[in-house]
Amino acid sequence: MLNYSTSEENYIKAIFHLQQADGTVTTNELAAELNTKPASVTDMMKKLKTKKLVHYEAYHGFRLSNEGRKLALIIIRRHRLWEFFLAEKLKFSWEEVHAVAEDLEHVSSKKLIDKLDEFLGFPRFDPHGDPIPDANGKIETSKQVCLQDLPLNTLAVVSHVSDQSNEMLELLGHKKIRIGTKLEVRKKFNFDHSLEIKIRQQQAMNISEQLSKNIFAKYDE
Amino acid sequence: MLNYSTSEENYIKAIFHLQQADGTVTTNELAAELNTKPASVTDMMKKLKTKKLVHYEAYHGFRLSNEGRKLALIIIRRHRLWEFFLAEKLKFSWEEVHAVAEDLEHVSSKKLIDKLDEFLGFPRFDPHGDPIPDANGKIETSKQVCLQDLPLNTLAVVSHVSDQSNEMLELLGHKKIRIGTKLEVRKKFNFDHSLEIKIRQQQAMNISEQLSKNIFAKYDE
DNA sequence: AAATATTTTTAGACAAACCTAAAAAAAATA
DNA sequence: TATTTTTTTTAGGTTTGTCTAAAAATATTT
Repeated sequence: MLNYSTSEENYIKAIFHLQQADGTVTTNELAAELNTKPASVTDMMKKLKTKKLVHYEAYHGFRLSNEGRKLALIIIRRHRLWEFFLAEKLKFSWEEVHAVAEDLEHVSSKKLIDKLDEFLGFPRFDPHGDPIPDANGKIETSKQVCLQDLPLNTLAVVSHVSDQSNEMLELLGHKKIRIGTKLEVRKKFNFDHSLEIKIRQQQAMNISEQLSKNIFAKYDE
Repeated sequence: MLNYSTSEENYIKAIFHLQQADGTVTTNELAAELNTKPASVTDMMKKLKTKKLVHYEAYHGFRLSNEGRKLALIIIRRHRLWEFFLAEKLKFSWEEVHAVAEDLEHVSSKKLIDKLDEFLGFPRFDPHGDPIPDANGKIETSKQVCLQDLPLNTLAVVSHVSDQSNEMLELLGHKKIRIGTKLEVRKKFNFDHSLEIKIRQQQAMNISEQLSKNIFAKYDE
């Protein structure tokens, strides 16, 4: 595995995230994502094409090659393992974790990451609930749905929280909801679309539609 | 505290190490240390001078300013804490630790380093026995001597091992000597300058002159 | 002290990653 | 479909950190 610059890695990662939604990614989209200018994106795409990390024809957008996707998963693995480390071992809060991991993810020693993984006990999700690719680049893709879309009375595990503002975290802390929390939706109220949910060992409680749409969970079908 | 590039940080660190020995550092010395060319060093010195990190007059060598020294200690702190982490938590061997720490040391979050320090239990020495500066940049400077120069029957703590080849590490492992090991020198043999040493809970043993000259320790006077 | 050798600096280039402004292509609209 | 708008690319420039080759300063030797 060759060595790539921080900048190249950031482009690869951004393309990976954008193409999850989009399929093919455009110059403007990527420029916006990376807080850079379209001209800079074009420059970089030419370079990444010669390195065979992306498929790219002028004016027709781009997507990752197999090589590119592999690299993206390596970077995402590093990022999420560091996030887990920061939160779990160093007691960083969810919001702080991301910025620091942005730097750490570019330290490229494979041995470092694999040993870190082992040290952490091979965690499968980062503190935000996103899945961590394993040493072979395999990543759990099981679909998660927001609480609104959970079937009633079905045990589910909180796997992701999309808004992570301080206000949100305050509310989540108060309600004792975090990644990994097991819960069931007991009732859906049509009046305001609020939900009655039940967490093991706790009283049932009501959560607003707004909150419920920002909490995602997984369940067995 | 401003933010410096990886390259600037490497120069600062190299100057710090060279001036320990030399007092003032020359262009060629620094170029050799950093595997770069003298012309590149001159360029960088001009820049570091405008940033007030070094004192420098053309043709007359350079040394760190107070600011520069502070920065050097921050970088050394990062480096040695990561080394400790890698060895202690991730079970890297002594030799592997340095190269990876070279990358990690440039991640500049102060909070990260201070929390790492806390997580590690505020270690005072890295795996090579070099002292770790504290959060204020204070670094232990107490003199260490090689085993040959230890007074007899005086408790001392192994603080540094100068040769770290595999052969040396194999021997040290066998003799159960590592950084932090408490020992006493019981007898010095004039015939071959070998030493009889005693480690707590172990039988006394004989170590060669060659080995003894590569092991350093500290003791209270 | 003069000549020679060494060290250091300057001058000018280059690659990486970015930028602005203008040109070209594609998409949207009349 | 022709025109206008938007998107993307090209052209040319900047900064950082490097380089080589030549010039200048300092050190060493005779």
